Amino acid sequence: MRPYSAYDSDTCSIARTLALVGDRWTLLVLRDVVNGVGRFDELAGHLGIARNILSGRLARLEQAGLVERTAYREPGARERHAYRLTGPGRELVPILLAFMAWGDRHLAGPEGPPAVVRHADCGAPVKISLACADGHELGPRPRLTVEPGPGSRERVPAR
Amino acid sequence: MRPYSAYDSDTCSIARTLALVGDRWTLLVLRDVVNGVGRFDELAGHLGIARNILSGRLARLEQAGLVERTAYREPGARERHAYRLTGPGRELVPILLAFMAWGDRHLAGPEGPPAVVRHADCGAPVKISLACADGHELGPRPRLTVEPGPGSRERVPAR
DNA sequence: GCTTCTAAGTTTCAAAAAACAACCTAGCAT
DNA sequence: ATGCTAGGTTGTTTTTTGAAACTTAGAAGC
Repeated sequence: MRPYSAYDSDTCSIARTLALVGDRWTLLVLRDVVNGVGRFDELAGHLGIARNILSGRLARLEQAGLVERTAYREPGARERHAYRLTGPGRELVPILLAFMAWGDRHLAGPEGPPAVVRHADCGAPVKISLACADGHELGPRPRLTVEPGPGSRERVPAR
Repeated sequence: MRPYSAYDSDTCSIARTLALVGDRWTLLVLRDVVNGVGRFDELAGHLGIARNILSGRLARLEQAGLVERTAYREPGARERHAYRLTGPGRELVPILLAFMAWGDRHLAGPEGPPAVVRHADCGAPVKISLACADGHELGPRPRLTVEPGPGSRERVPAR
């Protein structure tokens, strides 16, 4: 018996996304790339990740279209490559901010959060929040229901 | 050289949160618990996770205060245990919804998302979104800046 | 009273995956 | 020729994961 087919690992959006970025390093790599750490050696040094692992993760992210490798050349220097987020990659930022928000609330030291994210256009801090389509703002512990959506493989009950 | 100390793995809120729930199974376990799958054998069967691994994950989550084990007894039956989210655990829901939103947008089949989350009080679908403190709604690819916060260990630059 | 059943794990041990260190390579710049 | 950057390769170690047997406790059947 496999109930809740909307959450089977082959259809669930959470499971699918985790299969792509849900290992020990990928989200940290993306965090650094978001932050402008784009060169291979910079990433390897900053993260303390083995170079072959980093190489593999970057290749997977590039293949999935989340990052792109761009060549650039500063005048008088030879060509370099940097990784940066693509559009779909930038859409992962809310995931990172959701992790950050939880960690700030529950794992930060008494001095406060180790980093602050601001809206580049206005300088105000950024919050991640849930809201329903009717406009109700949902608090940090919202009351939710989940049901199968159109892409669910839930079987029609046998008649 | 270790720049960007707000993102070193020992202080960064993202890294700390990932250290707690960032392995292959934990977020899927939490997803199921959120969804009311609370009994050990139910979880093991639904996820296809080895029982010892599940046992370890649940123990870690319980110790971290994200889930609690509650005993209950249906009339005429013997005592059972179920896991359910604590308050801090429920605050992880935005992380799950952020994964879900990205997967719905980028990995769902043509029929649409496999599941839909609604506000239990009003029935409207729930969206996760970024907004800055000045009230600007930020789109899916917001322009952001990151800077060290009060809990940062960033050293004053030596010079 | 003895046996059996089920839930909820625990233990043991083997297999697979991930991670790491160290060295190797290719291209370009000087 | 030499050195730097960005990786790739190789061999080993560590960590995770898994399958299956075992445990424990209460309930139920005989």
